Amino acid sequence: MLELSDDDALPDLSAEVPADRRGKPFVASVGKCFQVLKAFRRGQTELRQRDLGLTEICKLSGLDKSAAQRFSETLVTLGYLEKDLGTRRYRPGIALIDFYYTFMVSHRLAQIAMPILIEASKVYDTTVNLCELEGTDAIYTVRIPQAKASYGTMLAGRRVPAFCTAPGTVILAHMPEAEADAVLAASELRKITPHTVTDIAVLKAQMAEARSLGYHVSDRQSQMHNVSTAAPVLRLDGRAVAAVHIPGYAPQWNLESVQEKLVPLAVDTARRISDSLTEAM
Amino acid sequence: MLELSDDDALPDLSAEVPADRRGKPFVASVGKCFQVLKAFRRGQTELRQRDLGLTEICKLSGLDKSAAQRFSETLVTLGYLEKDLGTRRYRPGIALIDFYYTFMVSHRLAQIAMPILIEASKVYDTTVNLCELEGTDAIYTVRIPQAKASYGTMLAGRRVPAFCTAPGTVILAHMPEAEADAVLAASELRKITPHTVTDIAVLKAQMAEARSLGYHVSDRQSQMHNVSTAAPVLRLDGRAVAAVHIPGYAPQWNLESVQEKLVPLAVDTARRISDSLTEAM
DNA sequence: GATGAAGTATCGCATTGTGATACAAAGTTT
DNA sequence: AAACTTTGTATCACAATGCGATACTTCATC
Repeated sequence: MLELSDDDALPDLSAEVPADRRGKPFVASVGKCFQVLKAFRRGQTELRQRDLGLTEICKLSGLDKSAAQRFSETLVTLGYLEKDLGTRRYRPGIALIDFYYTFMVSHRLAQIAMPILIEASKVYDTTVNLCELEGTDAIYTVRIPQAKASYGTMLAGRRVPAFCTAPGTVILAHMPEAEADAVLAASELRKITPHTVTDIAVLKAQMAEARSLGYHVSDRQSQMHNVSTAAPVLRLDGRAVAAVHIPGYAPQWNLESVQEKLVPLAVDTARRISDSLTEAM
Repeated sequence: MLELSDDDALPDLSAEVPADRRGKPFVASVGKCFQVLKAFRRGQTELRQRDLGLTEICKLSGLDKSAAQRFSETLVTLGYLEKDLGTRRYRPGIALIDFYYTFMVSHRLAQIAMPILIEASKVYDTTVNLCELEGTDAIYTVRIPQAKASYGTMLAGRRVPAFCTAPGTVILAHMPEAEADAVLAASELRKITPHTVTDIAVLKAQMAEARSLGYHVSDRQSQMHNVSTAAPVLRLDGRAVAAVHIPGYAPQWNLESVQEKLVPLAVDTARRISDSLTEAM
């Protein structure tokens, strides 16, 4: 089993003082219960395990054993975790899906975008995604999957760093510059592939280019063997609220064919969503 | 604005004593925070509103004003609710999507089923769904959408009553009879359309038929103008872990064409998933 | 600008969550 | 199979934390 070193074991629940939220009422127990739920996401990426034992939850959540037990059992009772009585391990519960539904039902952008994205996915039989910015991440909110794609590529809710992905770049580019700078400043600019650009000046130049072109192509920035493109979904005031993202996987796609075919498709799809969005107002 | 009458205003957080969970540690504050999140789902179905004011949250969650405020603000700080500073109303936050991802990434059944469902959806260009049972509901966990379908039809996480839907019937049919009876007993057997069967004897006869046929066709039980079919995904021991569900909307589909085309597709798709599932063990 | 409803802030009280400790049950090593 | 380590469960006295009545502020509506 993969061992978790002690230093990165403690999640950085430090700092994290959202500043404008000071003085607002806050129930600490609620925060802790979400630390437990988040532990499972960390467990998946760091330990590659779907289920966690109590002590693993301790390490990944930063809670002590008593607290981890209390909150884990509470979440089991509520249905948001399931417990294997044989192994005594916990795993995410199906009731977690409810919150996805709750969010998506009320999400007008997704509602408008969905049929347009489905149509777009049929043009070249590709995956087509809608991405939105949260903090320093781009989150996939709508994904139209393709049979050949990998499972992870099909799931909504995936987060990727904004600074080194096509959708992130294009959203940041169509944003007040000060805000974009703040996001970059808050980002952990680490090399994810050998090709990842981490130089702020270069990143800002890319953003300027994306702003003038109206799209961006990312060449192996966050995944090897992946050239992908994105175009911004714009409000009337020109601000990006999301991005249409189309990945082109090798060997089927390369830089040239993405430029020639996927870029126009992404741009057109994003524009159609932008239009429907402003009409619906 | 729709008025909420006082009697159904109070959610039935009564009863709800999961029996086998007595004595387990339970943090009440955590339960309350989820009451707030659930309020938004109720708000969507009962008030048809995406965002809620504080007093609406009170009524829908059963909490008093102070508690509602405390938990709502806590959830805003954590990113699971967003607050419109203009209207002072709350709405579901994008961070809620994280939990969908957390659940789905670790969900082997969905991983196996996804490519098979995508293929199936192409045969007749129909929506194809994977459904799982939770309590008395069938929850859609994977949905392969079609452009013509309505938005609500495309979202994972939707719940429908098990007793009056094809996927529910077919899952209950392939289950130890005592458990199925318990689910029926716990179900609120109300007429959703004029055609909904609410007689337990008839429901049990339908289940017996579904068990012998290996599929079920639901004729306008939960929606008018909708004939849909479902087939069970089975474990080696014969127990259903899910159902493949294919809706056939009028006027394109009717009882005959569903029987002739969609039933074999659903049965075959479910069998392929069952096979992959047992192989993967 | 008066009225009422909805949202925000305050604060003393005791309920509720806390976490150290002890106990039990699995899993490992000798 | 005994001794040991590790992980999970139960207990409980204390006080910190969440509670909710109250009062205040802001926003709609007439």
